[in-house]
Amino acid sequence: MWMIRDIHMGHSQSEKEASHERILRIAAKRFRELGLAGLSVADLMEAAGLTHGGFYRHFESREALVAQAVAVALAEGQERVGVEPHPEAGVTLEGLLDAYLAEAHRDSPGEGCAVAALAADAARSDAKTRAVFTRQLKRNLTSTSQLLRGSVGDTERSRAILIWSALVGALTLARAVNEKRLSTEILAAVRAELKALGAPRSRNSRKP
Amino acid sequence: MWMIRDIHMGHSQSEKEASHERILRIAAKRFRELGLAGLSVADLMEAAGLTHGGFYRHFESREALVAQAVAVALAEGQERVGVEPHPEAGVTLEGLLDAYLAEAHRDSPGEGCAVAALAADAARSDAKTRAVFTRQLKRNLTSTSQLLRGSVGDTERSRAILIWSALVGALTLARAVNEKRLSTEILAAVRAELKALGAPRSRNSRKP
DNA sequence: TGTACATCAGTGAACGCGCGTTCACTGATGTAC
DNA sequence: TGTACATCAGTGAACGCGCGTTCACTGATGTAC
Repeated sequence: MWMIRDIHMGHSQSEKEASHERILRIAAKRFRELGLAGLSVADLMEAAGLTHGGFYRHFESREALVAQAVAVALAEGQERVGVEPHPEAGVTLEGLLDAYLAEAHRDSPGEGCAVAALAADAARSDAKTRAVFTRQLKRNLTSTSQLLRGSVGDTERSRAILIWSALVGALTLARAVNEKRLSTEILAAVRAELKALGAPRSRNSRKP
Repeated sequence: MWMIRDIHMGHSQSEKEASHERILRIAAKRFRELGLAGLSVADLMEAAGLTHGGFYRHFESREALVAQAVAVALAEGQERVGVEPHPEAGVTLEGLLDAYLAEAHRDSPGEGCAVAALAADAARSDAKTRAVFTRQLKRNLTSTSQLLRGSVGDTERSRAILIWSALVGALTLARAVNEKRLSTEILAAVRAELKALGAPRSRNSRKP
């Protein structure tokens, strides 16, 4: 455990790195659940098993944390929901719709899409946070455009924007609404309508 | 100014009523702009030309204000955007789309639709606030269903849910995004897509 | 391998501040006679 | 109409509290020789 560690500096670099990652991941989850104003530095550090004083060994300020945590949340949410059309994963529009507009997704915002969970907060955030948000949305639009035809065209892009607006809106409304029945109806209706929309022009369908 | 005022109580009832309305309307506007956590009691009262101490002559608590102000915001937003199909106003789906997905609407959330502005906050609010929100959304869905065919059917309702999800999502995303070009593109794309969707089955179109 | 020293992740008390809320007070409003 | 009294909208100081941030301190980690 010595001899090979000849890089630089003192103390437990690996432990610090682990703490840093832990803090960021907890923040990314809790911000999606509580909103960007809903999580205090003290609560965050406690959740990470540390005391609040140590926070500033990791981040310059709370604002800096927010920007980084939003980036992590956007990346995590993308993985979870399977937006990226990985060639090996073979994502289809139908798969995206089913995963995104699922009750499980509605009920676990902390692990879900950050574009939906943080859109309203992003609108009121600083330039850096909004920029990270914008980049992710663009990535989603491009991916979904490609899903619609294989190459990016004007019609596909416009359609992709409709789809993402509907996805974000439906998930947000389904979460806001007080009645389980209506909430589920919203998810199901938008799923069905978007599928009907995609069907006549889809080329990714595996059904004959 | 005496003699006819024989109802009851002391002090300036009419002035209190005016203050009460002023406070509520300012809160309804600022909550839409800043989110439900973004406006303090002191700031609100100052904006109303009063001092913070007087707040509790009007509301039991900040929480009570939020519930009432959200209700006012929902009502105001509905008027502004013209959701209700008043027979005399002759609202059409196209009119709704143009008004709702306008840059002017995007740029003035304080006077705009509260369903979009407060959906994320509503999801994290108490039962009363969520109930008011839900009632408004249901009203919007019913109105838009009727707009689609004149009578409420299953297909129309499903389509209305898609439309409202897309409207709320598009407006939220257009506000969150950092680039004017993309923001405007989102509004225009969803407007066009929803119009194309409505066109082949619309009966409210005035064009021959 | 062993010893002396520097580094710095994490601790916990303390800071100034703004928050929601309370309260003794004021003075104009409305009422009783 | 005039006078005495009760009400209560609005004021502004004060409350306890949690916030983001700072700082002197600790002790394990890693380095130098």
